[in-house]
Amino acid sequence: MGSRELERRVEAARRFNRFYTRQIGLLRRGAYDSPMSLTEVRVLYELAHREQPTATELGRDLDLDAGYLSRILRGFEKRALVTRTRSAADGRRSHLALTATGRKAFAPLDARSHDEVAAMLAGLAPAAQARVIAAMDTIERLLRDGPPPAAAYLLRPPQPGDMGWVVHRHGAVYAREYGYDAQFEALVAEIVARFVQRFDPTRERCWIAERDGTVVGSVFLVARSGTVAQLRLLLVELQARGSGLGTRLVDECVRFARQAGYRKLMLWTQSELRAARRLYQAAGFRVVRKERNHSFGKALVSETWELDL
Amino acid sequence: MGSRELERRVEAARRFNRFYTRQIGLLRRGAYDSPMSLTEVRVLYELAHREQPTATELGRDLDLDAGYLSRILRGFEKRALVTRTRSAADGRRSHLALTATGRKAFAPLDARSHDEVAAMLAGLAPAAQARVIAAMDTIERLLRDGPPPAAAYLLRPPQPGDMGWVVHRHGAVYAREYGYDAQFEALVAEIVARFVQRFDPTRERCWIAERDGTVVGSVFLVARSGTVAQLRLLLVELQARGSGLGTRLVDECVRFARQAGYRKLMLWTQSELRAARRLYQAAGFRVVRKERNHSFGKALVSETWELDL
DNA sequence: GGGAAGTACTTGACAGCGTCAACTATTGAC
DNA sequence: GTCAATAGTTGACGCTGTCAAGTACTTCCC
Repeated sequence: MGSRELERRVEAARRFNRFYTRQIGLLRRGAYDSPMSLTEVRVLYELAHREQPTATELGRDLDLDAGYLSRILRGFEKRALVTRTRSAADGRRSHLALTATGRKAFAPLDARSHDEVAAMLAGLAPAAQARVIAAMDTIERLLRDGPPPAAAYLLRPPQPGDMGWVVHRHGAVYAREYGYDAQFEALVAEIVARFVQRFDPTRERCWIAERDGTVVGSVFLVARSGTVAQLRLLLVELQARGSGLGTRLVDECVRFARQAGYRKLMLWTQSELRAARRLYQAAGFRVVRKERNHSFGKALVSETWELDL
Repeated sequence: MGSRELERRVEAARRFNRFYTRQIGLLRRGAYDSPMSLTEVRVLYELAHREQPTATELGRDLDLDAGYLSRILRGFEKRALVTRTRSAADGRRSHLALTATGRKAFAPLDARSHDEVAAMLAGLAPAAQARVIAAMDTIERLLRDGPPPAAAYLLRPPQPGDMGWVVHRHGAVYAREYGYDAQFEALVAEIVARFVQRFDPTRERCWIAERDGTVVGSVFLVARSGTVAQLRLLLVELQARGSGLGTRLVDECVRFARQAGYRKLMLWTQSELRAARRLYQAAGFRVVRKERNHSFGKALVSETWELDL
């Protein structure tokens, strides 16, 4: 498949995303008028569809700030929509449940959302409805299962030319996606140069990911002290994203760091690098420090993450 | 097609909506970190894809408050992202255009959105990608064209039993979708009773919409004074929504009111009745008064709309 | 069993998103 | 020329959502 063909598909999918979000009115003002905000409605929805969830569970699944959620729940409690019962097993937790009033408040919101979708479908002939539903099912099934083969990547030590690739691709990808200026590429070059010059083969390492002979990712592990290692220069190329390569690169680093006897693994990143942050979080890293600064031609919030080994 | 089957489809579509909005991360926090808010990004997107739009155009298409948009644009101007040039044809309007800086600020945002979609697709085998895109195309095409036959509704005068239907369905639909209590149904009954008792056949009218022998909608026109008429009890059943029936009922009212010699047509509604409000707006009505009140077991904002005939 | 570290949740402070209503400048209809 | 309508602006303000620090409880580890 040519990259022209992929490009055409990406554009088609983006067009669909715009069309569909407009169609279902997600961004429409006052889509849920009433005294409820969209977030409150989402919380109410989850409460109506779960058995005794805790606040933390809701916050995780809806991606809400714990403090914000706490206030929303207090509001619900004040309006007698939910009750909280302290968990017998763990006194810090509370189990939430909709009251009869809560279910009654949710019902019309749910009905309206239901009826909007029903009206959208009812406008179609039955045969067309069936086709739409089948198409939705196709999309959901294919995207949910994701990449079935989990593609065969080769992780290998660097070869001549690879260090240049790392500098080149960091420069290009970050300029394209985040607008970083040339200073960033220069910093990467400096890191790479120092890595090569002071390389300690027993305690440091670089992995290059390759697929079908093409380099598609990298990660470095460097020593900061006798007990602390640093993960650096994690990069996954566009065409390899979403396939678990990032997770594999981070895991490889963590495993090696443990084996090499480090007590702690740390890394620096920027708050805007969402995909990377998700990988670190999934691997068990925690943010220990944040700092506003201006680098690479942008105002950034840089973060230090740590993982105890 | 049984209504059981439609119900199954509605549930399938709602499940897809939840899955897909989560998939494309619309509600994810900081989906667009950077100094831009989601709304600002949407405005920037429109600016990048249009020729010299005016602020009002953008506001209409993105459904934004004019004041809010004005401030966003001023912010963009201050950051030298856009230029405004007063329209030669109409001194009130300004034409907006991205500057080179503006295009440069938009590029990374666009690149990231592009790359996210690309990563989503790249995780699939080429054949699966093609199926997803084809399915998206199916959905978009069928929903965009909407109801091709524009279904044949019969509008007719009321027959025995219809007044009861109007009361019954108003009570049921508003209880279900908005949680109104029995007071609302009682009010409808009162309106209907008075309409029948004082009916003036030359200046008042009631239309009942029917499809395949089933009643699916209603609207009333009643005299308020010698020159002012009132539109009342507009209702469109779930299975007939999105097919233009609402528009047709309103149009019928307006046409009759003109013919009967009224100078003005007014109506009452609640701010939360979005679908109805859109119909009124499209027919040329304007809001002339709003008022907070507590009715039908809820805190409401009732509105008076008027149309000069 | 006792201290340290971690987790569940709360609270105060605050930025900024988005709304509302009142305002100016201009246009267009009569 | 008058009057209503439209494009856009501005001030005021509530509410959403974020951040950081706090409390109460649990778990880990020696």
